[in-house]
Amino acid sequence: MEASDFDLEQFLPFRLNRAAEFVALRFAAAYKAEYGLTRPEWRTLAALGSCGRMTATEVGVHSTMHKTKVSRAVFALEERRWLKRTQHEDDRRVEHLELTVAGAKAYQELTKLARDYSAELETLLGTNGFAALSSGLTAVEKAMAKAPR
Amino acid sequence: MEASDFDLEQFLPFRLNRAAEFVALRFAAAYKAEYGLTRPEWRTLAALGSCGRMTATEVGVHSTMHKTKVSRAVFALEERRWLKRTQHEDDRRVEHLELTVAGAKAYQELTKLARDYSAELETLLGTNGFAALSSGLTAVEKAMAKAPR
DNA sequence: TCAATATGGTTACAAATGTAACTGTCAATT
DNA sequence: AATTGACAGTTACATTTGTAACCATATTGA
Repeated sequence: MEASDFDLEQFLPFRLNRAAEFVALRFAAAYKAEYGLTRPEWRTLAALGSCGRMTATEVGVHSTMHKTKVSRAVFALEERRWLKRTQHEDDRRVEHLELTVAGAKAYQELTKLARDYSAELETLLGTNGFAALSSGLTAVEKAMAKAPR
Repeated sequence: MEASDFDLEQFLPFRLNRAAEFVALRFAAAYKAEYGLTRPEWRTLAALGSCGRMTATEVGVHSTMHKTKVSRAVFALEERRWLKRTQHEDDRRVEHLELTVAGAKAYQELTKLARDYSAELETLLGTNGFAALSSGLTAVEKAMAKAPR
């Protein structure tokens, strides 16, 4: 038997992780340097900006962030007056989260950057590469939806 | 002007990151639970197992890990007697890293798991999805190679 | 109606991580 | 050679993160 026909370079988890880090890097630099946001904060802002009013749990599920991360991000965004909480009418454990006007404005600016970066990525990867990646990710997302967790 | 035509669900960095985490999860559970390895440790083991003798810096470049992560992982693997260091002949700053027999054996076992998981992923994503993802990742890797960092 | 149990969210503490400063070595320049 | 700057790797410290315990509220069902 041969030593091993395993090649790390071909191993999907490895490749995915490396690619994700690379792709996240440049954009992260923008929201960190320009807006002083951490990644969980940006993700929370984006979730709320894109989906509207949500609970903390929903944000966590949506972005696959641990609930403590969400909790801290929410706190930080609230301090900055970019987010406000309102109590659920029927269930006092739950809080609805919503962007303030200032938060929505920040979100608009960030999305502008995000769109620019998307375009940049598309040229960087080539139209075909971009499309392939996108459809591959769709497959993963489908798998996620039905996976046993 | 409309509120925003930005959709987080379409944003590549977001999708990539979420997918990477999902895909890494199940396999991580295996090497954590079964072997008590951290992710940097597994990655270092895999790099050495797959590439043979390397320096710590090379491991870091290869797997895009911070050098302190590598340093700690190397220390941990060495303690476990899965890895040994040897001094470079000409340059005493550099250390060559190599798996011990026990380390190589562990690597073999882990790669067995990895291959099984790869196969599982392929069925989970479907042949087409798997291929698309793979070619998309290749595009990212090409971009990484020439990117300004 | 009153346990027992589950859930949303926070917090205390421990573990993992990155930044920056450090040690030791090498290479280039004087 | 002595000086300067660069580089491999480690370590101290501060920040970030996850785990587990927690509080408050809600739901179940005996």
